Amino acid sequence: MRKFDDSLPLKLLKAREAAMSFFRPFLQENNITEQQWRILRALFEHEELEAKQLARTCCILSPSLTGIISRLEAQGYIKRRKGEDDQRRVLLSMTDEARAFFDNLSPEVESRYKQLTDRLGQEKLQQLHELLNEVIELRQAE
Amino acid sequence: MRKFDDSLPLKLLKAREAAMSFFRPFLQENNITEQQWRILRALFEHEELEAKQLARTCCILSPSLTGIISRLEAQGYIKRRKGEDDQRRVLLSMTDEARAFFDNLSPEVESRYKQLTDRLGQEKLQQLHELLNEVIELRQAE
DNA sequence: ACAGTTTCATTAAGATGTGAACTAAACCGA
DNA sequence: TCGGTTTAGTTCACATCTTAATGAAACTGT
Repeated sequence: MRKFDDSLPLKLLKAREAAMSFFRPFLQENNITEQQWRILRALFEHEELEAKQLARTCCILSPSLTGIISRLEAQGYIKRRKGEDDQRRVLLSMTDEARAFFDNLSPEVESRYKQLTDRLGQEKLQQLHELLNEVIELRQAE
Repeated sequence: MRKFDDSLPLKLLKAREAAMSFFRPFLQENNITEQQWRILRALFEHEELEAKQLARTCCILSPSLTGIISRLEAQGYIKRRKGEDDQRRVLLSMTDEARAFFDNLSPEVESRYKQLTDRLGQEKLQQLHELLNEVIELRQAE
């Protein structure tokens, strides 16, 4: 039987931890969690998103998202409004305060991302992205 | 600036979710969590491990491990004893009951692992492992 | 031998992950 | 138009993650 360390899911987890080790200390210094930062990143790019889209984009389940959004809203970083057409939907966007906060942190995050990718090298980074895309497409619909 | 979807940490997370989608339903049917299964796998291979080693092997932080071990112990799946030499250390091993449970589930898990790797292909799987190893070695000591 | 330091495991507190149940709104066929 | 069904989001209960603090045991230099 294959050895424990050959487990692909475990290796993906460890690789992710290694990648996050470049960011975690900085995010922590600025009192923001990994998930909150993901949310802000997504809303920075998309202006306004439905909760469901945001959850899929950030790979966060709906019940978790509800809590995260509530806390970000309490901090004054997120605005929520109901869909006019469909009253079930919740539309989310950043506040100006959140945008300022994001603009302030973003350069250092990008700098650390560059450190990470430089050490891996452009070619390997590209290969890795392609392979990960293939794995992602294997996802089993439940 | 790079796009959100180009984020390596996020992609690693999504790839991991995709990989786990092959196992999650089965583990759930058998009332065991992903982390508990990781612990059992590690103890199946190593007979007896210190808590710290087990945590590192399974990529689980100590405080989480304490809880997981407690629950597994309450289920009769894990034995814990103090190190004779060093009283601080906790030595962990599977019970016979856990071994039987593991032997019972293992074939189906292996079968699903084979489905996953077959779809990706041997060559790409190998490439991916190597690239992930390189990322893992980039881990920043904190 | 002893005070200071380090190490291991645990506890505490808050945030997130996970599956099931629930509510409200929209949909849909007879 | 009505009742059954689906969908979006939330709530609940419990497990796990994350950082800081704690307690006990071992180490370290003097």
